[in-house]
Amino acid sequence: MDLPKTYEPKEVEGKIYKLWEESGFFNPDKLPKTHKKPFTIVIPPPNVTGELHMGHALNSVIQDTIIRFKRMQGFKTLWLPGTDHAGIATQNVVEKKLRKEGKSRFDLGREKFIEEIWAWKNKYGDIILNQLKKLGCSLDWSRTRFTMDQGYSEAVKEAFLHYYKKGWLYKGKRVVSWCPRCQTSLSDLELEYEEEKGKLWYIKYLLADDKNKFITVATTRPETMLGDTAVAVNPKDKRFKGLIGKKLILPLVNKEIPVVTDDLIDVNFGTGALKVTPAHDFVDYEIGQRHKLEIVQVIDEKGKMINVPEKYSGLRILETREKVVADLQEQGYLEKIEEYQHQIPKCYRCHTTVESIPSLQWFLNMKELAKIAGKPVKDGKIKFHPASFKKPYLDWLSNIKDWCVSRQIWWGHKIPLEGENDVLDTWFSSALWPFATLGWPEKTKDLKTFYPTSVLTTARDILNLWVTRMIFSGMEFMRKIPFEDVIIHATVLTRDGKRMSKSLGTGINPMDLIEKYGADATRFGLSFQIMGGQDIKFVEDNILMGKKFCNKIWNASRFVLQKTGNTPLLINKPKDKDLTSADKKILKTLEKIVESTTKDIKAFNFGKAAHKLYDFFWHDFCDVYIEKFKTQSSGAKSQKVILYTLLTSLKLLHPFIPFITEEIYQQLPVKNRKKSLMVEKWPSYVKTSEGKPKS
RNA sequence: GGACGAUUAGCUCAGUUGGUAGAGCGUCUCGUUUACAUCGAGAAGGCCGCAGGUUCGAGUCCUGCAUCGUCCACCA
Repeated sequence: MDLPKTYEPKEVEGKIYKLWEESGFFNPDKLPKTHKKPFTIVIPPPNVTGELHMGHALNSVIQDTIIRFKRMQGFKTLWLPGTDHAGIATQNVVEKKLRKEGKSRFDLGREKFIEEIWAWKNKYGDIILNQLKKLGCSLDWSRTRFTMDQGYSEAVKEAFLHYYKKGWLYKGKRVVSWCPRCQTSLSDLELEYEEEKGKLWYIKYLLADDKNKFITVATTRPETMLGDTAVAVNPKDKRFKGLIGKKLILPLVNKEIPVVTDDLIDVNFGTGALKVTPAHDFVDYEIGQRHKLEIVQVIDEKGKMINVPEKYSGLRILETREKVVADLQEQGYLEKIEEYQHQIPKCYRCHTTVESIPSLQWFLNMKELAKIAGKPVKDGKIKFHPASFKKPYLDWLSNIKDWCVSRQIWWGHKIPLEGENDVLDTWFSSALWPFATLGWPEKTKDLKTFYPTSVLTTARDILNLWVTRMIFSGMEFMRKIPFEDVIIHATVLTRDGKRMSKSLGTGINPMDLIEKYGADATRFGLSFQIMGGQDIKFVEDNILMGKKFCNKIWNASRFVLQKTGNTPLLINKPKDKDLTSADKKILKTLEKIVESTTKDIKAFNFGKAAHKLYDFFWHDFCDVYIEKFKTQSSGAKSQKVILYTLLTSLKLLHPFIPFITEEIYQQLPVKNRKKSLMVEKWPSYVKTSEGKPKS
């Protein structure tokens, strides 16, 4: 019956996780029959690009806490695991690996390269799932999914064809963001803007019929002037009044282009005149469409010049820029150069400067889908936590563009139409996650039982990338919201408030923390810091605190076990009369902590719950009650009280620190002990009246 | 350029509807009391970012400013 003097997480965690798996309770179908009402969370599938980081750990801890809480409350809980193929991202890491071996994906060829990625996926997919086990996550492994497993591919196909038949998917040549390194189109959301020092070049365009007059345009991309097909000014701008409709001579190319007007032109920027390159800029493209301007593509998919005077043909962008500037200077067209700081779009995966080029791509019309995605949020059927995310969510939808869903990479779902070689944006499949994982498009029992899911927890930065798309997909294909509550959790930052990044070496590996402090300590330390959506500047102090707390729980339990011996005791609340005043007090305080913990977890206030539990256990129970128990115990009655208080505390703590609570539970002398603390009944409390008057 | 959030003890953070500032870690003092030295008892340490305003009273409400962060945006 004696517990070892100190708690050794390493010895306990593996053993306990095995016990849980063998109990079958991770699987809702194997829970006791009393668990009837379904409660579902589908894990945000980690990318198979690599190992889990602190963000994943935080997210998983939140989900496991909720699931364990709900399971103890008697729900038929399903927490479904899985991983995401993560198109461009995974392709890139595998390409990087190949590059180290001196190879490129083109050396291997498409088929071999994809085999290579599958090998990577198998390796890292397994690592990820094992890491989740180390964290103590109570996921139903029998339902593990991958966004490219067979059934899932069927779902993607079905969804694509559904939109296609509806006429919402269309193919068109549009200016898209293009990564010349990844050789693929990117959606707006896949761009990252970086501040860069650049220059603003002022170039003179002479009037065709009067070489003494000219318009000066300002540009940060002089090389694109080779593809100019107009100059645009604001219709209200008096400076250009007599010039509208006239022709200008495009320098270096020597071709006539018109002066047009457009409301988009900012009178105050540069010279008030914009050189219009419809092929290589979104705004210019729009202006071009309005004025039916010619689209001259001068930059190709590899970032080289085409359709330009011979001396520039085939050059790279930056080389061309130098040459063009030099030539303009020499020929007297360059008026001046200014220093200029601006935001440059970069590929979010490889950080190459992204080009805008016209390209034939598949687009999903967002007009109706944006409305569909907005409605349940507006109506309050889907709630964001914190609620402040509702506004930016709806704002973004009101200004949305059609979604470019095709990608020119090799790793992903092929477009399910004859003669199409491209693959789909990775988010096209992620969008189906809450129901495709449950078997859709088949009408499975799981789908019927577990959809809609209950809670989604996710990081802030994929709110638009992912959450929006799951909502409209859920509404479109299932006619029901995919989840009710969206928890947008904190970003885990470094101590200095910077983003954790593997490449910068500022990342902390959650597995190292588990190794050093134990899984429970790591979990509790994280939970302790979850205050609303407030970002977390990670410090190890909290994990250390978690470790000390576990030790405290362990030793308090040792004490209780020593005092209560081997006699099986009731687990019901002691109702004896003549309890000591300390007995009465701890039972009263316990009742309060049961109530507050229940309420705090329900409201997703994990940090608050953790703080209160810590204070209760350490101070009320250990410092005060146990000390009094040593001198004022009333024998058997007090023994019941101390055992009951410990057992109830373990139940309350279990969602946060599952391993140690289970280990102790397994040794407690209680009647009718369940196979696992996981399925012990969550403590109930007598509801107190709200809003007590202040004294 | 817009939106949102942050600014409280050396560090990381709590502070519910306005009523004399709290925790963990760190520091200092004392303590080998029948669970725990990963402990116990106690202490030091804060003009609660700045400037105004409302109020009997403001860390808490209002206005402005500063710094930092995140997201969004077609200023070439």
